[in-house]
Amino acid sequence: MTRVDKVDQRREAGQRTRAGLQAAALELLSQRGQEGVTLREITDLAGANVAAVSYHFGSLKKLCEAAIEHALEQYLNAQIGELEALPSTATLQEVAGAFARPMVRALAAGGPDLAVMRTVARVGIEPPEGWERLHGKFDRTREGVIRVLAPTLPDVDAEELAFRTRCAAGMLNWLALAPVGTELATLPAERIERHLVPVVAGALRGDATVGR
Amino acid sequence: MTRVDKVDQRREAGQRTRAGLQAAALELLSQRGQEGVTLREITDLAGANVAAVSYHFGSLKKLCEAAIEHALEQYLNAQIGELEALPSTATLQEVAGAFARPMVRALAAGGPDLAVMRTVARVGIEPPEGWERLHGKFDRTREGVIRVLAPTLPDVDAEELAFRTRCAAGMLNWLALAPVGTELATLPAERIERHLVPVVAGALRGDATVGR
DNA sequence: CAGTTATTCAAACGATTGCTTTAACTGTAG
DNA sequence: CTACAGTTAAAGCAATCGTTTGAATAACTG
Repeated sequence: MTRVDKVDQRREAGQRTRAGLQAAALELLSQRGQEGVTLREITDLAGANVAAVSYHFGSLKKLCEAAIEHALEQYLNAQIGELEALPSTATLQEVAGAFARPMVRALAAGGPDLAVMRTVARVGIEPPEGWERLHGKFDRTREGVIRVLAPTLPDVDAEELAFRTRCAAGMLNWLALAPVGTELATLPAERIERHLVPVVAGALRGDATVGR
Repeated sequence: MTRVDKVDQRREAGQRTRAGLQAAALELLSQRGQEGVTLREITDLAGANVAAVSYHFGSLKKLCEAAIEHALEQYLNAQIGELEALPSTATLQEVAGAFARPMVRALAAGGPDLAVMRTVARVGIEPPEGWERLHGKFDRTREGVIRVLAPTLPDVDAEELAFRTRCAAGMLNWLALAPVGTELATLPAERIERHLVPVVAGALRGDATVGR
């Protein structure tokens, strides 16, 4: 052990409380939303002192912003990763699978992963004022989805496809927040996916049957 | 004007502030949810005195409960009305249309009607504790939906159908809360319905295509 | 007229609860 | 000894919240 190691240990301890605060904030944000969390709840859950928030983040608001921003990054990266892994010949069900998979995984995993998805979903129902930047990030990912999706649904025009994509995304977000998702979460990931993919794909394809 | 008329006028005025308080509460509940509303916000919006809440409802909590309960009744009645108006030979798209119509109408109408739907949707993402009774009402309506739906989708088993119904309901609720719904709301009701029905029907039918 | 009833109102109450800051305390390094 | 990175308990201090009170109004009742 050199002397530098001990300094590093202290620095790492600092980063650990910092990360703990952020994780605790995320968990509570996912349950109660931005307006429903209090400083003391977060510090209690993180096992840290109230002053640690000022020290590491400056204020409660900045801590929440950091936590939300980080969650959104995680989600978007997962989503983009799934899309880029698709072959260019992907079928509708494969695209729907890639689209739903981050949520499916989070539901099955629970814990911090699910907290990420719940928080992202909450951002999605926040009125746009003050959230323009984050909502913009959603938009850009949706464009990527539509690009991959369009070839599998040549009969659906672009505007319609955009709308259906938002509906499908809304459906997934709903699962993150509503009790039905909690029930789903008791199943293993593959079974969740087997249930979900046909529904997502069906919503994207639409139903054009006339008569029975 | 008899003497009784004047008494009635006073009584009616009382009922008017009562109704105004409930409407104001509903509007704010639809925006911020149960934990986000304050007594003074409600009374300011209603143009009433703070004490009027105690006088007419007993407490803020009871006022909120009354507003939420009333909203839920309105929603369920609309939903049930649509279902009962369906012919027994209804197609999938007709059932999907009936399922979606209360939300479509509310989106197009805006104002108090939309506040009703938003509030109901918020109840739907509330954790079940303390809301068992209201969540139970949802369940009973869903059973009615499934009964009507089942004949149009003979290939989908009951459990799967229940799941898809919840997904479809979640999608509609998402539209009530998210910005995408606000965009939709600029269109007239028929156009909203034309966009929405194929998506709802598609989600219910599911997609079973293999390959492209 | 005196008394009752239904409603509204301004004001104050009492209390919680919140975020942030401060100043003191660790242990390590130069 | 000084500087630093991190942590802490305590206090500051203000905002806000739900509820109650007691008076005021105005119409009816006996």
